[in-house]
Amino acid sequence: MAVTAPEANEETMAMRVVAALRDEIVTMALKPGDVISESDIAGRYGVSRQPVREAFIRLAQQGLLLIRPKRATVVKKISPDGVRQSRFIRESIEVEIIRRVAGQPGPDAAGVLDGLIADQEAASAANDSRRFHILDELFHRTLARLAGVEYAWQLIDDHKMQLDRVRYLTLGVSSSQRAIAEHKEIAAAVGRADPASAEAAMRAHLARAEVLLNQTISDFPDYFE
Amino acid sequence: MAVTAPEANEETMAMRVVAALRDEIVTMALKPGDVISESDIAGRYGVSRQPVREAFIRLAQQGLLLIRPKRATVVKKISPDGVRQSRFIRESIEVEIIRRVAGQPGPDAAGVLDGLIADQEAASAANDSRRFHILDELFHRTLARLAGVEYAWQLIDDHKMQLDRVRYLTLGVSSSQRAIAEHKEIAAAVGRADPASAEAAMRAHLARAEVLLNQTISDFPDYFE
DNA sequence: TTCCGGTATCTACCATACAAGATTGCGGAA
DNA sequence: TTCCGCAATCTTGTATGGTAGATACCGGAA
Repeated sequence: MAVTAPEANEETMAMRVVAALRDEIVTMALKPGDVISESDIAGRYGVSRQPVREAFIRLAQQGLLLIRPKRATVVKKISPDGVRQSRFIRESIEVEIIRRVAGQPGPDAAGVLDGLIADQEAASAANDSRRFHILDELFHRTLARLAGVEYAWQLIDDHKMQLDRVRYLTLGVSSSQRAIAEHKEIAAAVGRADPASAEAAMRAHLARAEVLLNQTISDFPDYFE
Repeated sequence: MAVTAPEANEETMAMRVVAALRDEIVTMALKPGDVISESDIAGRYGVSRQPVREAFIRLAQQGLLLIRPKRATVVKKISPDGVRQSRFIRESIEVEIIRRVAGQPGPDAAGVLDGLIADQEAASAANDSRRFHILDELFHRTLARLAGVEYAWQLIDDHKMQLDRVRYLTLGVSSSQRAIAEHKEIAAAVGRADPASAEAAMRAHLARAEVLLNQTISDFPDYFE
């Protein structure tokens, strides 16, 4: 259960190291294949080896690090098959979510989604790609909340970290217009209480990640297994 | 990203402690709400506090323990809503899997499934409930393998730990005949290459867990949040 | 009896030291 | 030059001591 469970608070040193390292990894400051060591990171953050070691354990369980006992610890390379199956998991869950939402839409469901899309259009117009990315996540997360399974989104989020690394490599706006159009189509199907159309639109929306992945693999082969 | 990723090997003491504690928890030897401590477990297994501490971290990330800093560590109580959402996740993925398998069944798919069901009937006849449970898992795992997403099953498996605790409380054979009949229905739909029927049969099969959960909550309220 | 405060004792957290396996590189022999 | 073996030096794993915070208990005052 809960992979990224309750480590949101950064009370302890170990938690802080986890947050810092995870950020470095998903932003590609630490690249797949990079070798790191407990002493190295400990010195870098001015703490003992102990909290760093615990951070390594957490990140290894999240699939970002690979601890090779008595040898070294490396930033895990991205597994194409793992990403593919993560996408399968995400599509399975999000399709079920959108069916629920479109099947029994709450009174304000369509309104909330339209509001988010408007924000995305604003972010896109301002060329604020970071905000756009956050709003994109929020759109999907909101769908999970509307379906009453927000916890399921946390699961997707954990698995999305791998693909986020890929996304960071291709930080071009990557046709945000198209994503917005697809979001509109999904929201419209929800407004019409049309589960079948909503499912089709969601599948088409998620299918784009496949193209992104394949292109990135050929662009950065060293970062993949 | 594998939550229960590569800790199958029990090379280190920490790994052994993880395996031992997890077994104690899912078999209800350690009950939800039980308070444990690093020193306690360390003394019990004859190791230092350090490996135990790391085991706690791993089990906490798997949702089996709750570490309360500077206070204590307790065996996490079962969250009914968490179990419900885990079931949602499982159903989403397994439905997608069965659609794939029934939509494009491999040449020997139906034969493999029939073989497993035959084994289950033998186990049921021998009243070997443990073996029956293992074969039940294998049936679902095999479907994932046939769909080419065996990794997705690992995810379900991680989330299933919570429900396994519940299941252990109700260790009656719990109508294995009925489960076998449902498996047969699923396998038959795969044999006919009939995705719609297969999906319906799978949903009905998984829906039984909901009844089991509600009954167990009323029988053992102390073990739930 | 009830309530409040101080203290003993518990907890997880962190730092440090040591142990043991794995790697690297250097030097000598063929 | 090439190859083999040993040793220095990495790495993670484990043990232990000390620290800060939270809890529980116990005694005294109202």
